[in-house]
Amino acid sequence: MMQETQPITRKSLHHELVDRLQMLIINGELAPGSKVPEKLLCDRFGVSRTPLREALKVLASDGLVRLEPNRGAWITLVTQGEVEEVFPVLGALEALSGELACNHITDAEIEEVRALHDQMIISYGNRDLDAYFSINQRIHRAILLAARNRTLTTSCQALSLRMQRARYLANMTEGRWYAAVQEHERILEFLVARNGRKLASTLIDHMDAKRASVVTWLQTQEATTGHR
Amino acid sequence: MMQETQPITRKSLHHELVDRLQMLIINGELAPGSKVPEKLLCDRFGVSRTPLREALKVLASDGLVRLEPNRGAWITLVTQGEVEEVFPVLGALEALSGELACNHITDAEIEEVRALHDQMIISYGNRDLDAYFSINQRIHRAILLAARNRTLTTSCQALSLRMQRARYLANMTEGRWYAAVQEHERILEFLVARNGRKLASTLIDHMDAKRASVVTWLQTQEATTGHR
DNA sequence: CACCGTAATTTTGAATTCATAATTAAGTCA
DNA sequence: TGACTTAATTATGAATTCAAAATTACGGTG
Repeated sequence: MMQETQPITRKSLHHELVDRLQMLIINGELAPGSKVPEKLLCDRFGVSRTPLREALKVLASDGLVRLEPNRGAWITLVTQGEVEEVFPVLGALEALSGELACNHITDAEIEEVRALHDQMIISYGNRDLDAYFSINQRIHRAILLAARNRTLTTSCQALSLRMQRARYLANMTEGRWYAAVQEHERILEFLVARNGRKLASTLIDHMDAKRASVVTWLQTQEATTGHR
Repeated sequence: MMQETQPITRKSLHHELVDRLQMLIINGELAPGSKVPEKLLCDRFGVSRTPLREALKVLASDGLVRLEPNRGAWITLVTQGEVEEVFPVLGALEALSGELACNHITDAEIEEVRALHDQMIISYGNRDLDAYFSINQRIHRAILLAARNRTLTTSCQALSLRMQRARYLANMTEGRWYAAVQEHERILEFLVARNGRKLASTLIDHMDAKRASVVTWLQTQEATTGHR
């Protein structure tokens, strides 16, 4: 019998590069404020400058990179001003995703979210921050997908990326972490009840608390590093 | 005395092209569903394919263009599915812009909006659809700017562009037009009162009515053109 | 004439090249 | 030594080139 065929449409080079560069930016390998080492990346990925530069243009329009005319591309900084801007927008979008999810989510999907939630609680119990973050994101993503709105998914993820950059941004004090877990209990509760209105408002509060936490941390950083 | 200097940072070629192409797409010169005539555009703008293709990548990430591997770029169609997706997102973002605008808008800015509103009413009286549309957009934009959130502005405008494409999309029946004007009366009223909550909910309703109107029109079109 | 397969042409994606701007290095002079 | 020029080097932006894929044109066959 015939073997499973390869996916028919191989991603174009520039598209692949957008994904790879996003990852490098998020995990901090390309540090905020640093210059994008064009030549180095070309060598690393074995491509010419053309597709790499195409990718950089796209990343710039997503706000992950800043293009300075004749001076190259720079990884954008996560500033307090940006955080204050992005989180409210993200909150509005997640709120919508919650409302829509309540309309469309299947019982099976709810069970998936519940399973993730339980796992996350375990990670919290173990104080395993990496696992907690990872599962946390999967929960938000599951709700987003249940909203059945690809445009919403795309918009949310673009903004999330900007905030994810530098995971260390989260100022996970013991108190904030506990509160976040409590918020997630409510999120699950309203999702199960398919109470869109309350889920939406909980998600907004959740985002706002996260914003406050990140801002606090940024201010601490600023003070520590001497307002660099 | 020295003359007024030129702006120091001339926009890069690709950035300029993004703007130009957006305009061509919105005003329908590049028709939905049609292939992007790469060579033609290069000649027209007097640039090589490199910056043009960079611009196309950016437009693709904004959803105005679809890149088919080895088959070139195509202007995306405005489908019913897309309309049903984009308007709710736009609604959520405009609602947020309304809320934030109520917190930040100055009296002078409110007067500007009121002036625009009055002009728009006159255009409505004259049944001047072009003027009406143009002023309408300026009102929404003024509120957006008053929100003092550049990220929100950018996100909103990107999605707006996708819906503006083909202005004929608006199914401006006499009844819908009247209703839209009524909605705008409320928008102005709540903005003046700086009642963020009510302004937000009015803006959502406004968007939803527009969505319904556009969908109706698309369905009519579909029936007329034989489900093409 | 319709259908299929093959060759010529065009288009696309990506590497390379090239002119120009920016940066670094070297040299000059107080 | 240190500020200031100027030359060498490097990096950037954009045009050009080139290989591969897709499309079109052509010709044979039933």
